Amino acid sequence: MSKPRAAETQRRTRIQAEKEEQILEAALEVFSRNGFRGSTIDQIAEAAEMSKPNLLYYFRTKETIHRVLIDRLLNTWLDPLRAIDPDGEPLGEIRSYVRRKLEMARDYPRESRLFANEVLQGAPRIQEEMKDLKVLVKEKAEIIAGWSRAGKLADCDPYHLIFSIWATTQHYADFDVQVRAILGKRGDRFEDAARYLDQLFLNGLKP
Amino acid sequence: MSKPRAAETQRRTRIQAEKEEQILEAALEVFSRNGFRGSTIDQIAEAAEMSKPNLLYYFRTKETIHRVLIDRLLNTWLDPLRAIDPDGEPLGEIRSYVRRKLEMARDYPRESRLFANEVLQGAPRIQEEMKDLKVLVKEKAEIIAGWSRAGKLADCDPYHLIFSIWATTQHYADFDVQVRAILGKRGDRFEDAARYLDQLFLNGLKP
DNA sequence: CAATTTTTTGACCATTTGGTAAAGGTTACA
DNA sequence: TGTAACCTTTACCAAATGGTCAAAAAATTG
Repeated sequence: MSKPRAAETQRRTRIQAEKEEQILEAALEVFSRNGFRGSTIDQIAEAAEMSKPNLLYYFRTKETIHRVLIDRLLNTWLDPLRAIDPDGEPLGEIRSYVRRKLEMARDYPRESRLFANEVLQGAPRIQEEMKDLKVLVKEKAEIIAGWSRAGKLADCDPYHLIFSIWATTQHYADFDVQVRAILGKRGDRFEDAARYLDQLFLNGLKP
Repeated sequence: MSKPRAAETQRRTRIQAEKEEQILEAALEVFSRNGFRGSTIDQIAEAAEMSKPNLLYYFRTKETIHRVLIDRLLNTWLDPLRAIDPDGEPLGEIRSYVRRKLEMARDYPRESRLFANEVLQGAPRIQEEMKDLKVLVKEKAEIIAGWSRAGKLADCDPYHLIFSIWATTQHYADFDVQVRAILGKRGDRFEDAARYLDQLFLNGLKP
């Protein structure tokens, strides 16, 4: 009688845990390709191999599923940025950041596209999170600016530096169809990209 | 009686020209924000300030409108890339390319997002165009590779170089909501970005 | 293993959506 | 200025979509 989605204080059953995971996995697949409005509950239900009412038994609405995915995503998405260490060696810190972001684009392309879809469409459902992001970016931008002033990094706008790292790395996830179309079956996309970006940012940012 | 969309050999009337433009303008606005599936004819009709049946008098289907927009877009979108001159001065050519792309992101952000939406969603409607793109990129990549071999440019993967230029410039159109959220009302976004990218690519690519 | 709780299903519903038909209103041109 | 071509609107339709409900089928538990 008590529905699982309302089960605040209750323990989740084994089935609940499994099915919810199954749904989120399917929803990530669907949302990341079609965006929120472009995805249907039926599509998600089919991908999750269950009936629509069954799916809606676990998540009351389409929004709920999307919310959970976005929350999960944001939780880990910014880890590499958080990991930038003010006491680290500047060029090394930037290099690791680029590499970590590129690894995330490789390992979690659907999450990247989910986020890209959301922002492309005006970020209507992540207004709050944008504010937190602003604070975090400001903090890191100030660290970078400090490095620049100390002559340990080229004198450059730290915000645009961060944007360029996001753009170049996420590109491989968000535009992967285009990248594939152009590169064909050419060698190791990831390693080539890593090498190129390393060179670009390293030379581009040397003091 | 003869509908304008079938008017192959007939001259377009003044009203046709005006209304079609009005619709395409509205559709660009809507599609670029919501993607194809996420946009409705009603939304476009409202933005174009006309009734849905009236809109459908000029364009038989939603697909038709989208097609026209995509065709128009691709026609000019690649101009900067085409403009790369094999006989030009290498670093200068790259710089102009970056600047032109950045100008396009500033002046035609909706077109950029229209394209981004399409590619994000797997480029289902632009398979053919992807092939042409591949050919064009290959041609230009070879020019760049030649410059590298001649020692006039850093030794780098020309494909990934092109990707990084696309990514960094289009980012300002595609993720403009995010960029705004982070930069706030800070000065001249465009000039700052231009200066930063100029530095990044110039230093990053010096031989 | 019977009672209770949780999970699944089929039938259903209101709204939205892409698109049509036909009739009324407007233009342009002879 | 009449009329044929063009434009616009109202009313409508079938399919898709987000979501509900009650009853049947599994699980869990005392």
